[in-house]
Amino acid sequence: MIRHSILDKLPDALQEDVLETVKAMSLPQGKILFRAGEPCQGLPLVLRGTVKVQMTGAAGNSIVLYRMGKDDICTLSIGCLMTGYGYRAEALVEEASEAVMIPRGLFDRLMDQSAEFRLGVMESYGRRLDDLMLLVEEVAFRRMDERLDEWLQARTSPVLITHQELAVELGTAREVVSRLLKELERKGRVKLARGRIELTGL
Amino acid sequence: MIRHSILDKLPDALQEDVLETVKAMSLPQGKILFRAGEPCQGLPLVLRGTVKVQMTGAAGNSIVLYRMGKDDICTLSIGCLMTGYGYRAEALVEEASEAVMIPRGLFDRLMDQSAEFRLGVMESYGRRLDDLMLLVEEVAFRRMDERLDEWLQARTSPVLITHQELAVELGTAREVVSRLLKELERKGRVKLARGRIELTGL
DNA sequence: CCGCTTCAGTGATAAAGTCACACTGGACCG
DNA sequence: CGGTCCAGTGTGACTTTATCACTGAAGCGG
Repeated sequence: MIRHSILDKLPDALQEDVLETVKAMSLPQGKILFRAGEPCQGLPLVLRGTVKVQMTGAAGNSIVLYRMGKDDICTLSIGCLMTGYGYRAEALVEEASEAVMIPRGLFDRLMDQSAEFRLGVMESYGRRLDDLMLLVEEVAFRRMDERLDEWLQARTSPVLITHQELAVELGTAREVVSRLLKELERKGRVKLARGRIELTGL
Repeated sequence: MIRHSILDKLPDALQEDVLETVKAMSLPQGKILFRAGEPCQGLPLVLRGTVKVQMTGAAGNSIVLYRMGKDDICTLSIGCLMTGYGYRAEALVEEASEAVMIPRGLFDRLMDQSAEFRLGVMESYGRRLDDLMLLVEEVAFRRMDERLDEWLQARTSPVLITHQELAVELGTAREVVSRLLKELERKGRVKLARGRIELTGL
């Protein structure tokens, strides 16, 4: 069953067109949707689940750039599609997902014939750009302890994550996360266990 | 005279449409095209000159996100146009420029009626996204001395810039730039003067 | 030439990143 | 069921970067 907010708004003729062309893909957790350097096959639409997009530096350290969820569009792919250059980041399925791949030809047709589709794509682009600008500012200027705090506040206890994974979320080194967390534990703000952070209120 | 690569490709009817609607703006060096928080009036097309887009953190430190030059589109504006939220960054005219502002209605019409225009917009978006992803990686993982080196290598001696401006280019503090430059001078790689860096080979 | 403003240099200290290595909880295996 | 292994974690030592506070120097306008 293919349902995606951007497809729902299409006129019936185009919707049929889409349904004939694309096939839904099941993406198990851990699956890599694309890797850095790979060419782009089409525009993925996420039907359900979440996919994280991350980038790896020369020294092997990674940072999560943003996430895609239900009804999202992998806008990043459009650029690759247009220019023919490979992806610069990689996409990892976080929660088991379903997606469809819109090939180049169909994408052009949709852009041509549906103002709603165009709007959806533009909005998605705007959001990504915004996300990335915010991220640049965070990484360039904000203190790590603040960012860690914020990250923790935004979820519910207990958080099941390793220090290494958390380091990738924040774009820092594992040791830095370990030390900051230990400090928080000394202050009584969290309780640490292997792969698990319990938020013990204030 | 209004000439912009993305307009040149339009069919004659639309070109006339554009010429009737927009007026070229002269942007003197130092002029601020938009500030953070301001709402977006339309899509600026840069006809000539260069405009830098930068962002300022809470503590007052800034970083240059990217530049726009001749035939560029201020893609960032589209997102603001769509969502109605204000700009997150500010745009500063670096070299005296000329630009035209495409209002919302005309933008929609162009997107609707010209595949070339759409292609131009998509390409521009792709490039910005790419720029920003690269920047995130740089800021998050690369060493400042390397980045400074690279930045210097990419231009011709003498470079006329203050340490403060250079710090904004790299997204760091003025003192850091001063120290790194002094170090380079000790190594004989540059010669420093007020507002001026001479690259002495090697 | 004087006084002001902008630019640059630098010490002290704190935060963050890197490197190296020790320890440990738990899974798996014989 | 104890032993082995390994991902995950803790930590010391050191380097790099950021921040704060201040000094001095260059250039400009009068």
